[in-house]
Amino acid sequence: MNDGPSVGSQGRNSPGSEGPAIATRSPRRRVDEQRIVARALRLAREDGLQAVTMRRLAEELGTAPMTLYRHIPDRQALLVAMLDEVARGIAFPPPADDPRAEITGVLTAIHDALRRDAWAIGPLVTEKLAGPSIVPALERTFAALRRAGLAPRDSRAAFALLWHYTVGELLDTHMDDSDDSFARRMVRDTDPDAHPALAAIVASVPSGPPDDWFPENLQRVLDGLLPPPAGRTAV
Amino acid sequence: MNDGPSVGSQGRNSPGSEGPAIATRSPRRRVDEQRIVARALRLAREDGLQAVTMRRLAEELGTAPMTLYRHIPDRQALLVAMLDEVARGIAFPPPADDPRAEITGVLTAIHDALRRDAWAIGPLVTEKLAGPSIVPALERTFAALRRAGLAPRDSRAAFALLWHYTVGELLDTHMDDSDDSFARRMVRDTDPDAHPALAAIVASVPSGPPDDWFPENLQRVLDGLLPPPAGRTAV
DNA sequence: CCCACTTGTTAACGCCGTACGCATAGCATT
DNA sequence: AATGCTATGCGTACGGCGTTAACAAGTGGG
Repeated sequence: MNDGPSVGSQGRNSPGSEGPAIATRSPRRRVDEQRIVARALRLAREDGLQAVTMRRLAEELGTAPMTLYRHIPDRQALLVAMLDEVARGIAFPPPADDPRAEITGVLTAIHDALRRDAWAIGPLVTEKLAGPSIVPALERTFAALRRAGLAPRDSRAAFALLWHYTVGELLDTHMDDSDDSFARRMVRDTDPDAHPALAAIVASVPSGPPDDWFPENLQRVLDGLLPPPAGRTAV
Repeated sequence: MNDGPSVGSQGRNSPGSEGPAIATRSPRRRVDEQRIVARALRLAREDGLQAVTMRRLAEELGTAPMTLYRHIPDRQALLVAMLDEVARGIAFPPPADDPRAEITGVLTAIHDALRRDAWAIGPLVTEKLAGPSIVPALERTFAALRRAGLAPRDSRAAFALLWHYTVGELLDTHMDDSDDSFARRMVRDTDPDAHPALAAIVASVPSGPPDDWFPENLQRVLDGLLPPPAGRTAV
């Protein structure tokens, strides 16, 4: 794919002077971490996370598998880099004064980003992988909680609740390509007679795509977390 | 287990003749599904889920790996069976009239069980594996929600919220052997100057084991979900 | 006794991540 | 220009995984 044209290397510094002349030894590098991560991201988005194997990725880049290890310690590190790339792509809204609006904005942005890159949900949660790019989001959320009047300890508890709900929702509803959540699956193959309440619920489920309850449920969480707002709070 | 006594045959499957005793042909069976699942459970509990490989499991049972496939379709089915065994072991409390108490009881029971078998959290959520043994829990929860006055649609939304929080908490806090949650990890390697709110939070974190916020946070969720209780509600 | 059928087992296939060591290319130095 | 250093590419191989296919050994029914 990128065989023919010579990759225009511009990072070269003038030879001779320049002192250490360390940075950006460009020439040989047919692959570097950036290209690897970018290609891995494409792979994950197109064919799912399980398609991101070292061998496949190398093939995609036109190199041998072991070449990747010159630029990346191991697969785990690659995942971290990919995750951080996703985090960097989160479109955070401008800061809001109202704590509820601020928290809603930040969490919704994260939620949207991970919905787009659903493959990232698993690694993020189950392996607790995360780069430094999400830290600002945490900062804003905690600041909003404090601003809302919560004590430090309560802020930590509140953040845990908010984060855990968000993550749980993402995992159950938007993981990979499966479109049905745990509840949907459970409910589907169930004897109606033995479980009337379930049956009623099932009957009330309309056909079509599953609803997106995240926005309203997030508000419910905030209802239980924040002191009642003085005025109305816009979504 | 069933080596010695010959058990009377009840089922059948042999074509042609009439009385081809099939079921519980005891003699040969050194392993059967029960023993496999039980042993797999032990393995998961002792050495973690990643120790549950077909080869290791077979060795543990004193047979060849492929022997397992005579009794189990594949590894996935084994996981389902294991998960259902965990679900069967949940110690549900007796039914309570008060919806809040009922829901708290059921979810706490599930939470406790999965805390005990932490290896089961991952498969349960990420693979959406679940046997039929949890259905009664769903029935009770939905019934309680309806009893609390929620419409069917709101009941589904509320259940989603409850389930997603519970699952998210389990995943982030109690997965495998790692003791620190996502937030703790994020917060640890962060520049205090750039993120004052985070730094303050960090400073407020006492040493020692992480707190267990599930009980109180579950109540916060219910605060946002259920109409305000008439009287006081016990924890 | 033989046969149909079930259960156990061996060998192998195609994956995976990655340790090891050699070949090479470009730069700095002489 | 020749040399040596180091960063980089990559062929080979190891141990592991889940699983297919073919074969062997039991076992009860006619």
